[in-house]
Amino acid sequence: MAEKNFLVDHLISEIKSGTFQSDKKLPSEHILADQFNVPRMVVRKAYEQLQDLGFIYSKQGKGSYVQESKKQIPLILSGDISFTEKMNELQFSFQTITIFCEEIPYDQKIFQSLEVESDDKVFKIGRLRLIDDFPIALHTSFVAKSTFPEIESDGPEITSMFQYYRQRGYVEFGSNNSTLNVIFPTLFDRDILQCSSLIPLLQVESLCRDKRSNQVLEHTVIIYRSDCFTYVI
Amino acid sequence: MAEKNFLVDHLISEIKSGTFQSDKKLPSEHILADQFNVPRMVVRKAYEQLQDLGFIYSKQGKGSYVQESKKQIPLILSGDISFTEKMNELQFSFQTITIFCEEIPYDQKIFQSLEVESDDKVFKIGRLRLIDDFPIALHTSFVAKSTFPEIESDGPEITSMFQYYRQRGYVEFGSNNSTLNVIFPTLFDRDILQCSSLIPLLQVESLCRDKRSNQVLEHTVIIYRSDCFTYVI
DNA sequence: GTACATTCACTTGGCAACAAGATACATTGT
DNA sequence: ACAATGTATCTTGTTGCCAAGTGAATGTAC
Repeated sequence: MAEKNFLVDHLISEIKSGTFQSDKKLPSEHILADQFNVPRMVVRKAYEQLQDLGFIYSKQGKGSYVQESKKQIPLILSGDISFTEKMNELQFSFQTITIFCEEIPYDQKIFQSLEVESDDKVFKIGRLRLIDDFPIALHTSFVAKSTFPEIESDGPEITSMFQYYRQRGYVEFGSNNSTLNVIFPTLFDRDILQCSSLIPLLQVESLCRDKRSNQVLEHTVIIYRSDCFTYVI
Repeated sequence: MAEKNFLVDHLISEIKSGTFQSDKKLPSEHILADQFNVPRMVVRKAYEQLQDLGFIYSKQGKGSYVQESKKQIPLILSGDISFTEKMNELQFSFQTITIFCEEIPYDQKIFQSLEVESDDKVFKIGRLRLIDDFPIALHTSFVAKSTFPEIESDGPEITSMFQYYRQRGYVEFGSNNSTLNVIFPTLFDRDILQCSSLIPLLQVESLCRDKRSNQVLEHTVIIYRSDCFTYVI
Protein backbone atom coordinates (compact mmCIF):
# COMPACT_ATOMS: atom_id res chain seq x y z
CA MET A 1 0.00 0.00 0.00
CA ALA A 2 2.79 2.40 0.86
CA GLU A 3 4.44 1.54 -2.45
CA LYS A 4 1.25 2.36 -4.34
CA ASN A 5 0.88 5.68 -2.56
CA PHE A 6 4.48 6.55 -3.30
CA LEU A 7 3.93 5.79 -6.97
CA VAL A 8 0.72 7.83 -7.07
CA ASP A 9 2.52 10.75 -5.47
CA HIS A 10 5.43 10.46 -7.83
CA LEU A 11 3.27 10.21 -10.94
CA ILE A 12 1.05 13.12 -9.97
CA SER A 13 4.06 15.35 -9.50
CA GLU A 14 5.44 14.21 -12.86
CA ILE A 15 2.12 14.84 -14.54
CA LYS A 16 1.83 18.29 -12.98
CA SER A 17 5.40 19.18 -13.90
CA GLY A 18 4.63 18.11 -17.43
CA THR A 19 7.11 15.29 -17.85
CA PHE A 20 4.69 13.35 -20.04
CA GLN A 21 3.29 16.44 -21.73
CA SER A 22 5.08 15.87 -25.02
CA ASP A 23 3.27 12.71 -26.05
CA LYS A 24 0.98 12.38 -23.03
CA LYS A 25 1.57 8.65 -22.94
CA LEU A 26 2.62 7.09 -19.68
CA PRO A 27 5.04 4.18 -19.51
CA SER A 28 3.34 0.80 -19.70
CA GLU A 29 2.56 -0.96 -16.45
CA HIS A 30 5.22 -3.58 -17.12
CA ILE A 31 7.98 -1.08 -17.83
CA LEU A 32 7.17 1.10 -14.84
CA ALA A 33 7.05 -1.99 -12.65
CA ASP A 34 10.56 -2.93 -13.78
CA GLN A 35 11.83 0.62 -13.31
CA PHE A 36 10.62 0.83 -9.74
CA ASN A 37 11.26 -2.82 -9.03
CA VAL A 38 7.71 -3.49 -7.84
CA PRO A 39 5.15 -6.06 -8.99
CA ARG A 40 2.95 -4.94 -11.85
CA MET A 41 -0.10 -5.10 -9.60
CA VAL A 42 1.27 -2.14 -7.62
CA VAL A 43 1.62 -0.07 -10.75
CA ARG A 44 -1.83 -1.20 -11.81
CA LYS A 45 -3.39 -0.07 -8.56
CA ALA A 46 -1.60 3.26 -8.82
CA TYR A 47 -2.85 3.77 -12.37
CA GLU A 48 -6.38 2.82 -11.33
CA GLN A 49 -6.32 5.39 -8.55
CA LEU A 50 -5.01 8.03 -10.94
CA GLN A 51 -7.96 7.20 -13.17
CA ASP A 52 -10.40 7.63 -10.30
CA LEU A 53 -8.70 10.92 -9.49
CA GLY A 54 -9.16 12.09 -13.04
CA PHE A 55 -5.48 12.48 -13.87
CA ILE A 56 -5.20 9.78 -16.51
CA TYR A 57 -7.28 7.39 -18.57
CA SER A 58 -6.35 3.91 -19.75
CA LYS A 59 -7.37 2.06 -22.85
CA GLN A 60 -7.03 -1.69 -23.08
CA GLY A 61 -4.53 -2.65 -25.72
CA LYS A 62 -3.22 0.89 -26.14
CA GLY A 63 -1.88 2.34 -22.96
CA SER A 64 -2.43 5.04 -20.36
CA TYR A 65 -2.57 8.73 -21.17
CA VAL A 66 -2.69 11.89 -19.10
CA GLN A 67 -6.09 13.50 -18.96
CA GLU A 68 -6.28 17.11 -20.08
CA SER A 69 -6.81 19.08 -16.89
CA LYS A 70 -9.56 21.62 -16.55
CA LYS A 71 -8.66 25.25 -16.39
CA GLN A 72 -9.08 26.71 -12.94
CA ILE A 73 -11.84 29.28 -12.79
CA PRO A 74 -11.68 31.83 -9.99
CA LEU A 75 -15.02 31.89 -8.20
CA ILE A 76 -16.14 34.34 -5.59
CA LEU A 77 -17.94 32.41 -2.90
CA SER A 78 -19.20 35.22 -0.69
CA GLY A 79 -22.51 35.69 -2.27
CA ASP A 80 -24.97 38.51 -2.35
CA ILE A 81 -24.80 38.41 -6.14
CA SER A 82 -26.12 35.49 -8.12
CA PHE A 83 -24.16 32.84 -9.91
CA THR A 84 -25.34 34.24 -13.21
CA GLU A 85 -23.97 37.64 -12.31
CA LYS A 86 -20.73 36.15 -11.03
CA MET A 87 -20.17 34.46 -14.36
CA ASN A 88 -21.12 37.51 -16.38
CA GLU A 89 -18.36 39.42 -14.66
CA LEU A 90 -15.87 36.89 -15.94
CA GLN A 91 -15.52 36.21 -19.64
CA PHE A 92 -16.61 32.58 -19.59
CA SER A 93 -19.31 31.21 -21.85
CA PHE A 94 -21.68 29.65 -19.40
CA GLN A 95 -25.14 28.19 -19.48
CA THR A 96 -27.78 27.04 -17.05
CA ILE A 97 -30.13 24.11 -17.52
CA THR A 98 -32.99 23.38 -15.15
CA ILE A 99 -32.94 19.62 -14.74
CA PHE A 100 -35.62 19.10 -12.16
CA CYS A 101 -38.38 20.89 -10.30
CA GLU A 102 -40.31 18.68 -7.96
CA GLU A 103 -42.01 18.63 -4.61
CA ILE A 104 -40.03 17.04 -1.82
CA PRO A 105 -41.43 14.95 1.01
CA TYR A 106 -41.37 16.55 4.46
CA ASP A 107 -37.85 17.11 5.72
CA GLN A 108 -37.42 18.62 9.15
CA LYS A 109 -34.14 20.37 8.46
CA ILE A 110 -35.25 21.96 5.19
CA PHE A 111 -38.68 23.00 6.47
CA GLN A 112 -37.23 24.47 9.65
CA SER A 113 -34.63 26.52 7.84
CA LEU A 114 -37.29 27.79 5.44
CA GLU A 115 -39.40 28.68 8.48
CA VAL A 116 -42.55 27.08 7.09
CA GLU A 117 -45.15 24.74 8.55
CA SER A 118 -45.02 21.00 7.93
CA ASP A 119 -48.19 21.09 5.82
CA ASP A 120 -46.58 23.54 3.40
CA LYS A 121 -45.30 22.37 0.05
CA VAL A 122 -41.60 22.71 -0.71
CA PHE A 123 -40.11 22.34 -4.17
CA LYS A 124 -36.55 21.62 -5.03
CA ILE A 125 -35.29 23.15 -8.24
CA GLY A 126 -32.08 21.76 -9.69
CA ARG A 127 -30.13 23.89 -12.10
CA LEU A 128 -27.00 22.61 -13.77
CA ARG A 129 -24.25 25.12 -14.52
CA LEU A 130 -22.17 24.50 -17.60
CA ILE A 131 -19.05 26.23 -18.84
CA ASP A 132 -18.11 25.48 -22.44
CA ASP A 133 -20.79 22.80 -22.30
CA PHE A 134 -19.08 21.08 -19.38
CA PRO A 135 -21.11 20.71 -16.19
CA ILE A 136 -19.26 22.27 -13.29
CA ALA A 137 -21.85 22.82 -10.58
CA LEU A 138 -25.31 21.76 -9.49
CA HIS A 139 -27.40 24.43 -7.84
CA THR A 140 -30.34 23.15 -5.83
CA SER A 141 -32.88 25.65 -4.49
CA PHE A 142 -35.51 24.71 -1.95
CA VAL A 143 -38.48 27.05 -2.22
CA ALA A 144 -41.76 27.04 -0.30
CA LYS A 145 -45.08 27.34 -2.12
CA SER A 146 -46.39 29.63 0.60
CA THR A 147 -43.72 32.16 -0.31
CA PHE A 148 -43.93 31.77 -4.08
CA PRO A 149 -47.36 30.28 -4.95
CA GLU A 150 -46.57 29.89 -8.65
CA ILE A 151 -43.22 28.16 -8.09
CA GLU A 152 -44.40 24.77 -9.33
CA SER A 153 -45.22 26.02 -12.82
CA ASP A 154 -42.62 28.80 -12.91
CA GLY A 155 -39.79 26.61 -11.64
CA PRO A 156 -38.76 24.86 -14.84
CA GLU A 157 -38.46 28.19 -16.68
CA ILE A 158 -36.26 29.99 -14.16
CA THR A 159 -32.60 30.47 -15.03
CA SER A 160 -31.73 33.04 -12.38
CA MET A 161 -33.50 32.72 -9.06
CA PHE A 162 -32.42 36.21 -8.00
CA GLN A 163 -33.98 37.66 -11.12
CA TYR A 164 -37.18 35.74 -10.36
CA TYR A 165 -37.25 37.12 -6.84
CA ARG A 166 -36.67 40.66 -8.08
CA GLN A 167 -39.63 40.35 -10.41
CA ARG A 168 -41.68 39.55 -7.34
CA GLY A 169 -40.61 42.61 -5.40
CA TYR A 170 -37.60 41.39 -3.46
CA VAL A 171 -34.70 43.73 -4.14
CA GLU A 172 -31.86 43.07 -1.73
CA PHE A 173 -30.68 39.63 -0.74
CA GLY A 174 -28.51 38.45 2.07
CA SER A 175 -27.03 35.15 3.01
CA ASN A 176 -25.04 34.45 6.12
CA ASN A 177 -23.72 31.41 7.93
CA SER A 178 -22.98 29.57 4.74
CA THR A 179 -21.58 26.19 5.64
CA LEU A 180 -18.98 24.56 3.47
CA ASN A 181 -18.17 20.88 3.22
CA VAL A 182 -15.98 18.72 1.06
CA ILE A 183 -17.82 15.62 -0.13
CA PHE A 184 -17.38 12.92 -2.74
CA PRO A 185 -19.93 12.57 -5.51
CA THR A 186 -22.72 10.03 -5.28
CA LEU A 187 -23.59 8.01 -8.37
CA PHE A 188 -26.22 10.63 -9.18
CA ASP A 189 -23.72 13.47 -8.79
CA ARG A 190 -21.18 11.67 -10.95
CA ASP A 191 -23.76 11.16 -13.65
CA ILE A 192 -24.92 14.76 -13.58
CA LEU A 193 -21.49 16.36 -13.30
CA GLN A 194 -19.78 13.83 -15.56
CA CYS A 195 -16.90 13.35 -13.18
CA SER A 196 -15.01 10.35 -11.88
CA SER A 197 -15.60 8.98 -8.43
CA LEU A 198 -12.74 10.66 -6.58
CA ILE A 199 -13.28 14.24 -7.68
CA PRO A 200 -14.04 16.04 -4.43
CA LEU A 201 -17.04 18.32 -4.48
CA LEU A 202 -17.35 21.55 -2.58
CA GLN A 203 -20.79 21.69 -1.04
CA VAL A 204 -21.98 25.13 -0.01
CA GLU A 205 -25.21 25.33 1.95
CA SER A 206 -26.83 28.66 2.72
CA LEU A 207 -30.03 30.52 3.38
CA CYS A 208 -31.15 33.41 1.23
CA ARG A 209 -33.19 36.11 2.92
CA ASP A 210 -34.83 39.29 1.78
CA LYS A 211 -32.85 41.99 3.52
CA ARG A 212 -35.85 44.25 4.16
CA SER A 213 -38.41 41.82 5.51
CA ASN A 214 -35.83 39.28 6.69
CA GLN A 215 -38.06 36.65 5.14
CA VAL A 216 -36.42 33.40 4.07
CA LEU A 217 -36.63 33.12 0.29
CA GLU A 218 -34.78 29.87 -0.33
CA HIS A 219 -32.55 27.23 1.14
CA THR A 220 -29.67 26.62 -1.22
CA VAL A 221 -27.28 23.71 -1.68
CA ILE A 222 -24.62 24.11 -4.34
CA ILE A 223 -22.08 21.46 -5.24
CA TYR A 224 -19.06 22.58 -7.22
CA ARG A 225 -16.53 20.34 -8.90
CA SER A 226 -13.39 21.12 -6.96
CA ASP A 227 -11.15 20.45 -9.95
CA CYS A 228 -12.61 23.35 -11.92
CA PHE A 229 -12.41 26.15 -9.43
CA THR A 230 -10.17 28.23 -7.28
CA TYR A 231 -12.40 29.83 -4.74
CA VAL A 232 -12.05 33.34 -3.46
CA ILE A 233 -13.59 34.25 -0.15
CA MET B 1 -15.25 -0.29 -12.64
CA ALA B 2 -18.90 0.71 -12.55
CA GLU B 3 -19.60 -2.26 -10.31
CA LYS B 4 -16.88 -1.18 -7.92
CA ASN B 5 -18.22 2.37 -7.78
CA PHE B 6 -21.71 1.10 -7.13
CA LEU B 7 -20.43 -1.03 -4.27
CA VAL B 8 -18.45 1.87 -2.81
CA ASP B 9 -21.53 4.07 -2.96
CA HIS B 10 -23.70 1.40 -1.42
CA LEU B 11 -21.27 0.65 1.40
CA ILE B 12 -20.69 4.29 2.24
CA SER B 13 -24.42 4.88 2.60
CA GLU B 14 -24.72 1.77 4.74
CA ILE B 15 -21.81 2.88 6.91
CA LYS B 16 -23.27 6.36 7.30
CA SER B 17 -26.72 5.02 8.11
CA GLY B 18 -25.10 2.83 10.73
CA THR B 19 -26.04 -0.60 9.39
CA PHE B 20 -22.77 -2.07 10.63
CA GLN B 21 -22.67 0.03 13.78
CA SER B 22 -23.61 -2.83 16.10
CA ASP B 23 -20.47 -4.91 15.68
CA LYS B 24 -18.69 -2.64 13.17
CA LYS B 25 -17.58 -5.66 11.20
CA LEU B 26 -18.27 -5.71 7.48
CA PRO B 27 -19.17 -8.90 5.62
CA SER B 28 -16.16 -10.79 4.34
CA GLU B 29 -15.09 -10.18 0.76
CA HIS B 30 -16.21 -13.65 -0.25
CA ILE B 31 -19.69 -13.32 1.26
CA LEU B 32 -20.30 -9.87 -0.17
CA ALA B 33 -19.10 -11.07 -3.56
CA ASP B 34 -21.67 -13.88 -3.43
CA GLN B 35 -24.42 -11.51 -2.26
CA PHE B 36 -23.88 -9.08 -5.11
CA ASN B 37 -22.95 -11.80 -7.59
CA VAL B 38 -19.63 -10.14 -8.51
CA PRO B 39 -16.09 -11.53 -8.44
CA ARG B 40 -14.26 -11.11 -5.15
CA MET B 41 -11.76 -8.77 -6.81
CA VAL B 42 -14.52 -6.20 -7.28
CA VAL B 43 -15.39 -6.31 -3.59
CA ARG B 44 -11.67 -6.16 -2.81
CA LYS B 45 -11.17 -3.03 -4.87
CA ALA B 46 -14.19 -1.42 -3.27
CA TYR B 47 -12.86 -2.22 0.21
CA GLU B 48 -9.42 -0.90 -0.74
CA GLN B 49 -10.94 2.38 -1.88
CA LEU B 50 -12.97 2.64 1.31
CA GLN B 51 -9.70 2.21 3.18
CA ASP B 52 -8.06 5.01 1.21
CA LEU B 53 -11.11 7.14 1.91
CA GLY B 54 -10.75 6.47 5.62
CA PHE B 55 -14.11 4.76 6.07
CA ILE B 56 -12.85 1.30 6.99
CA TYR B 57 -9.72 -0.59 7.85
CA SER B 58 -8.87 -4.20 7.06
CA LYS B 59 -6.74 -6.68 8.95
CA GLN B 60 -5.39 -9.77 7.29
CA GLY B 61 -6.87 -12.87 8.80
CA LYS B 62 -9.51 -10.95 10.74
CA GLY B 63 -11.74 -8.89 8.53
CA SER B 64 -12.76 -5.35 7.67
CA TYR B 65 -14.16 -2.92 10.18
CA VAL B 66 -15.69 0.54 9.98
CA GLN B 67 -13.38 3.31 11.06
CA GLU B 68 -14.65 5.58 13.82
CA SER B 69 -15.44 8.84 12.07
CA LYS B 70 -14.16 12.14 13.36
CA LYS B 71 -16.55 14.61 14.88
CA GLN B 72 -17.22 17.59 12.68
CA ILE B 73 -15.88 20.79 14.13
CA PRO B 74 -17.46 24.03 12.95
CA LEU B 75 -14.71 26.38 11.86
CA ILE B 76 -15.08 30.01 10.92
CA LEU B 77 -12.94 30.63 7.88
CA SER B 78 -13.31 34.39 7.48
CA GLY B 79 -10.40 35.42 9.51
CA ASP B 80 -9.40 38.59 11.21
CA ILE B 81 -9.04 36.61 14.42
CA SER B 82 -6.36 33.99 14.86
CA PHE B 83 -6.74 30.25 14.86
CA THR B 84 -5.90 30.23 18.54
CA GLU B 85 -8.72 32.64 19.25
CA LYS B 86 -11.12 30.72 17.03
CA MET B 87 -10.47 27.59 19.01
CA ASN B 88 -10.70 29.32 22.36
CA GLU B 89 -14.23 30.40 21.48
CA LEU B 90 -15.18 26.79 21.03
CA GLN B 91 -14.78 24.31 23.85
CA PHE B 92 -12.23 22.05 22.19
CA SER B 93 -8.95 21.12 23.81
CA PHE B 94 -6.47 22.14 21.21
CA GLN B 95 -2.74 22.50 21.00
CA THR B 96 -0.16 23.97 18.66
CA ILE B 97 3.27 22.56 17.93
CA THR B 98 5.85 24.40 15.88
CA ILE B 99 7.40 21.72 13.69
CA PHE B 100 9.71 23.76 11.52
CA CYS B 101 11.18 27.25 11.15
CA GLU B 102 13.59 27.52 8.28
CA GLU B 103 14.74 29.85 5.57
CA ILE B 104 13.34 29.15 2.12
CA PRO B 105 15.14 29.55 -1.19
CA TYR B 106 14.01 32.41 -3.39
CA ASP B 107 10.46 31.91 -4.64
CA GLN B 108 9.01 34.53 -6.93
CA LYS B 109 5.40 34.10 -5.89
CA ILE B 110 6.08 34.22 -2.17
CA PHE B 111 8.54 37.10 -2.33
CA GLN B 112 6.24 39.13 -4.56
CA SER B 113 3.23 38.68 -2.33
CA LEU B 114 5.33 39.62 0.70
CA GLU B 115 6.47 42.70 -1.23
CA VAL B 116 10.14 42.17 -0.41
CA GLU B 117 13.33 42.25 -2.48
CA SER B 118 14.88 39.05 -3.79
CA ASP B 119 17.93 39.46 -1.53
CA ASP B 120 15.73 39.44 1.55
CA LYS B 121 15.49 36.37 3.75
CA VAL B 122 12.12 34.66 4.11
CA PHE B 123 11.36 32.05 6.75
CA LYS B 124 8.58 29.54 6.70
CA ILE B 125 7.20 28.59 10.06
CA GLY B 126 5.09 25.45 10.25
CA ARG B 127 2.70 25.03 13.12
CA LEU B 128 0.68 21.88 13.57
CA ARG B 129 -2.77 22.23 15.09
CA LEU B 130 -3.99 19.35 17.22
CA ILE B 131 -7.38 18.70 18.76
CA ASP B 132 -7.47 15.98 21.37
CA ASP B 133 -3.92 15.17 20.29
CA PHE B 134 -5.05 14.55 16.70
CA PRO B 135 -3.46 16.71 14.02
CA ILE B 136 -6.14 18.51 12.04
CA ALA B 137 -4.38 21.37 10.29
CA LEU B 138 -0.96 22.60 9.24
CA HIS B 139 -0.47 26.33 9.37
CA THR B 140 2.49 27.62 7.38
CA SER B 141 3.50 31.26 7.74
CA PHE B 142 5.96 32.93 5.41
CA VAL B 143 7.63 35.87 7.14
CA ALA B 144 10.34 38.21 5.87
CA LYS B 145 13.36 38.98 8.00
CA SER B 146 13.22 42.62 6.91
CA THR B 147 9.86 42.93 8.59
CA PHE B 148 10.66 40.90 11.69
CA PRO B 149 14.47 40.84 12.15
CA GLU B 150 14.36 38.41 15.07
CA ILE B 151 12.07 35.92 13.35
CA GLU B 152 14.73 33.24 12.92
CA SER B 153 15.34 32.88 16.64
CA ASP B 154 11.82 33.80 17.74
CA GLY B 155 10.07 31.52 15.25
CA PRO B 156 10.33 28.19 17.05
CA GLU B 157 8.82 29.69 20.22
CA ILE B 158 5.79 31.33 18.65
CA THR B 159 2.43 29.69 19.20
CA SER B 160 0.18 32.54 18.05
CA MET B 161 1.52 34.68 15.23
CA PHE B 162 -1.08 37.37 15.87
CA GLN B 163 0.06 37.65 19.47
CA TYR B 164 3.66 37.93 18.26
CA TYR B 165 2.70 40.70 15.89
CA ARG B 166 0.80 42.57 18.59
CA GLN B 167 3.85 42.47 20.84
CA ARG B 168 5.66 44.25 18.03
CA GLY B 169 3.15 47.06 17.70
CA TYR B 170 0.75 45.75 15.07
CA VAL B 171 -2.74 45.93 16.45
CA GLU B 172 -5.29 45.39 13.71
CA PHE B 173 -4.97 42.74 11.04
CA GLY B 174 -6.74 42.25 7.76
CA SER B 175 -6.73 39.57 5.16
CA ASN B 176 -8.58 39.69 1.91
CA ASN B 177 -8.69 37.71 -1.29
CA SER B 178 -8.13 34.42 0.45
CA THR B 179 -8.03 31.70 -2.13
CA LEU B 180 -9.38 28.28 -1.37
CA ASN B 181 -8.48 25.02 -3.04
CA VAL B 182 -9.23 21.37 -2.48
CA ILE B 183 -6.10 19.25 -2.75
CA PHE B 184 -5.02 15.75 -1.87
CA PRO B 185 -2.27 15.23 0.67
CA THR B 186 1.30 14.63 -0.42
CA LEU B 187 3.33 11.98 1.38
CA PHE B 188 4.63 14.72 3.69
CA ASP B 189 1.12 15.97 4.41
CA ARG B 190 -0.10 12.44 5.09
CA ASP B 191 2.74 11.86 7.50
CA ILE B 192 2.21 15.13 9.33
CA LEU B 193 -1.59 15.00 9.44
CA GLN B 194 -1.75 11.23 9.95
CA CYS B 195 -4.39 10.76 7.30
CA SER B 196 -4.93 8.31 4.49
CA SER B 197 -4.23 9.22 0.91
CA LEU B 198 -7.72 10.14 -0.21
CA ILE B 199 -8.66 12.55 2.55
CA PRO B 200 -9.15 15.84 0.72
CA LEU B 201 -7.45 18.84 2.24
CA LEU B 202 -8.80 22.35 2.20
CA GLN B 203 -5.97 24.71 1.37
CA VAL B 204 -6.53 28.33 2.27
CA GLU B 205 -3.97 30.83 1.07
CA SER B 206 -4.06 34.43 2.22
CA LEU B 207 -2.09 37.54 2.94
CA CYS B 208 -2.08 39.17 6.35
CA ARG B 209 -1.65 42.93 6.44
CA ASP B 210 -1.41 45.51 9.18
CA LYS B 211 -4.57 47.54 8.75
CA ARG B 212 -2.94 50.85 9.66
CA SER B 213 0.23 50.80 7.61
CA ASN B 214 -1.12 48.33 5.05
CA GLN B 215 2.21 46.54 5.40
CA VAL B 216 2.28 42.86 4.53
CA LEU B 217 3.05 40.88 7.66
CA GLU B 218 2.87 37.32 6.42
CA HIS B 219 1.85 35.07 3.60
CA THR B 220 -0.16 32.19 4.99
CA VAL B 221 -0.97 28.73 3.69
CA ILE B 222 -3.22 26.59 5.85
CA ILE B 223 -4.23 23.04 5.04
CA TYR B 224 -7.16 21.60 6.94
CA ARG B 225 -8.26 17.98 6.98
CA SER B 226 -11.64 18.16 5.28
CA ASP B 227 -12.99 15.22 7.27
CA CYS B 228 -12.72 17.07 10.57
CA PHE B 229 -14.41 20.32 9.78
CA THR B 230 -17.57 21.97 8.66
CA TYR B 231 -16.54 25.39 7.52
CA VAL B 232 -18.55 28.53 8.08
CA ILE B 233 -17.93 31.49 5.83
C1' DG C 1 2.87 -2.93 -56.85
C1' DT C 2 -1.32 -3.43 -54.25
C1' DA C 3 -4.85 -5.12 -51.46
C1' DC C 4 -5.83 -8.13 -48.05
C1' DA C 5 -5.00 -11.59 -44.47
C1' DT C 6 -2.03 -13.30 -40.89
C1' DT C 7 1.04 -13.13 -37.41
C1' DC C 8 3.35 -11.10 -33.66
C1' DA C 9 4.56 -8.03 -30.05
C1' DC C 10 2.77 -5.05 -26.90
C1' DT C 11 -0.80 -3.01 -24.26
C1' DT C 12 -4.50 -3.20 -20.27
C1' DG C 13 -8.15 -6.19 -18.00
C1' DG C 14 -9.53 -10.09 -15.26
C1' DC C 15 -9.37 -14.16 -12.57
C1' DA C 16 -8.14 -18.31 -10.11
C1' DA C 17 -4.99 -20.30 -7.28
C1' DC C 18 -1.99 -19.71 -3.61
C1' DA C 19 0.16 -17.36 0.57
C1' DA C 20 -0.29 -15.74 5.07
C1' DG C 21 -2.49 -14.19 9.30
C1' DA C 22 -6.12 -15.15 12.95
C1' DT C 23 -9.08 -17.91 15.64
C1' DA C 24 -11.72 -21.58 17.43
C1' DC C 25 -11.59 -26.17 18.63
C1' DA C 26 -10.04 -30.81 18.98
C1' DT C 27 -6.12 -33.58 20.35
C1' DT C 28 -2.47 -34.96 23.05
C1' DG C 29 1.00 -35.20 26.77
C1' DT C 30 1.89 -34.66 31.48
C1' DA D 1 -7.46 -31.23 35.18
C1' DC D 2 -4.82 -28.36 32.44
C1' DA D 3 -1.70 -26.57 29.28
C1' DA D 4 0.55 -26.98 24.98
C1' DT D 5 0.14 -28.18 20.35
C1' DG D 6 -1.83 -29.37 16.05
C1' DT D 7 -5.55 -28.64 12.71
C1' DA D 8 -9.39 -26.99 10.17
C1' DT D 9 -11.36 -23.04 8.50
C1' DC D 10 -12.19 -18.68 8.42
C1' DT D 11 -10.21 -14.02 7.04
C1' DT D 12 -7.37 -10.62 3.83
C1' DG D 13 -3.12 -10.19 0.84
C1' DT D 14 -0.29 -11.54 -3.40
C1' DT D 15 1.07 -13.47 -7.51
C1' DG D 16 1.24 -15.28 -11.90
C1' DC D 17 -1.12 -16.63 -15.90
C1' DC D 18 -4.18 -15.91 -19.60
C1' DA D 19 -7.87 -13.20 -22.09
C1' DA D 20 -8.73 -9.37 -25.00
C1' DG D 21 -7.81 -5.15 -27.51
C1' DT D 22 -4.56 -2.69 -30.64
C1' DG D 23 -1.51 -1.76 -34.28
C1' DA D 24 2.51 -2.48 -36.89
C1' DA D 25 5.18 -5.67 -39.42
C1' DT D 26 5.07 -9.52 -42.36
C1' DG D 27 3.43 -12.75 -45.61
C1' DT D 28 0.54 -13.88 -49.66
C1' DA D 29 -2.43 -13.97 -53.56
C1' DC D 30 -3.49 -11.43 -57.63
